[in-house]
Amino acid sequence: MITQSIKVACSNCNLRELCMPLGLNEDELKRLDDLVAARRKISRGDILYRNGEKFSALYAIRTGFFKTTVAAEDGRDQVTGFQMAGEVIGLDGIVSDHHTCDAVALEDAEVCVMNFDRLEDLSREINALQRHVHKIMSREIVRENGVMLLLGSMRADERLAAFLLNLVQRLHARGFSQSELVLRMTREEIGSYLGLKLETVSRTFSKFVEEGIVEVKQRHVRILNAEALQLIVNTQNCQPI
Amino acid sequence: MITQSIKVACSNCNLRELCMPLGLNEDELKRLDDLVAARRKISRGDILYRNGEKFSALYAIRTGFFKTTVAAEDGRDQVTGFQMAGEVIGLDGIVSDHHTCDAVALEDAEVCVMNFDRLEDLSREINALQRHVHKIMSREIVRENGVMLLLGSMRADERLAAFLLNLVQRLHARGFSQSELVLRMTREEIGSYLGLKLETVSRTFSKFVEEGIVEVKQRHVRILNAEALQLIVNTQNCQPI
DNA sequence: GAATTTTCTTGATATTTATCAAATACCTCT
DNA sequence: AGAGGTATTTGATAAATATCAAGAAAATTC
Repeated sequence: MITQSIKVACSNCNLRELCMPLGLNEDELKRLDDLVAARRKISRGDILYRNGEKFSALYAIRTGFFKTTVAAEDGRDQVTGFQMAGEVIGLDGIVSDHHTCDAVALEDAEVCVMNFDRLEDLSREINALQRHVHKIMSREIVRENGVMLLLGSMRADERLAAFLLNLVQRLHARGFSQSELVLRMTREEIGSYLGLKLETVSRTFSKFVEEGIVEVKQRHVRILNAEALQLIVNTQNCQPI
Repeated sequence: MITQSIKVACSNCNLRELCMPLGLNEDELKRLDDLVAARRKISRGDILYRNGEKFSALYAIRTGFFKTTVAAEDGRDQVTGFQMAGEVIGLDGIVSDHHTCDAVALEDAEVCVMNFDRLEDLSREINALQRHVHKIMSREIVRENGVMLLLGSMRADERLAAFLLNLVQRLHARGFSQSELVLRMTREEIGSYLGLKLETVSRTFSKFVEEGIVEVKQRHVRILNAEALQLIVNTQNCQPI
């Protein structure tokens, strides 16, 4: 396991407002810096943690892009999420002390390692941190509820539209373009996340292009008509009057 | 809101081992009893909390059976889970201080109301409780990962088989039969949870009956061959050699 | 207990998505 | 730059599930 001593402390990390609570005093910030004792670099394609591995820490993504996957006993696997800078992964490991999914870097990445025992200690002492940890876990539950809605009741084009809107929205919150994005994952990985085959993902992209809703050059996507995407998500199921 | 003063304290509730941490001392148990200050009875069909409502408490189910549903903007809704005695619901509300799904009683039910602010206070003081809250949330995340796998990669018969096995397993953990169960939900609700239409659920039940795997009389289900169900879940995707 | 409503089953058909296959485009490595 | 491998697109066809429809069974209401 490659770790390295810290260069950028939480207290002056520009992602702090994404992964840490606001309104801490100087002393509390100092103790947060101590919590995040190590960084870890992950190369593209490498695994941050894997199913069955002992759980010891949560990871705040500093740079890079991850996917998490769960595996069925017969080998199938399902992408359960794509995570980007400022997001926290590893929560699946808390309940059984072992991870139940794999976290794979889709591009070279760096994470802050937060030892969970220490995080629990600290969050007993800093109310805002306790509340923050609870919110992060609740947010993940709510996110997954949304994915269940998508998988359980949406058609292919709705799923892809919702997926694209979600990605740009999150990228935009990080200072990137509202309309342009570079996909870090393959069509197959998108398909796995959306419960579709890669051919269906590809065809749906082509359909959107034909309709003038997006421009697609491989993994470069430009959203030409976000309203149209939103409409696809919202009104697919509405009966014409 | 109908609440009533408490009759059975946590400290001598037979569900304690399901919804509360083990190994507490007498003083800690006493404080838990104070946390669960109120009970609330919910009649069949009534809503415990609904989307948009202010979040203030988690609910431990004492008796009865619930479903949780999320709604899309266009009115579709998706069942995100079925919950039974000993399970804790309401976690979705933590992140935004408002609930993001509806919790509906599928049979007359009683819940223990745990004020969340007090739960946070208490879990700063009782390590085992803090750990327990974290595990409950992580367990829900892992459960939802499993549902995503089901919705994203399984076929109708695999989904229904997995659903039945999961239900009896949870019922068995509560002292009920391993092979017999009474469904508290309609075919449509099962279908919503499994991402299928009610007709498909019904046909799949009929298929299982033809194959001698289960007996079905309306909502009464007897599992005749649990191994066959497990095989359906595990090996559907395996290529014949 | 009869009437009404809801739930469930089953059949026929339509739609959506998967599967199989092949060609093309792209990326990485040397 | 070229080779090899991977990713993507597109077409043809198959399979799975949805939709529409009608009747039967069960539950609820009066």
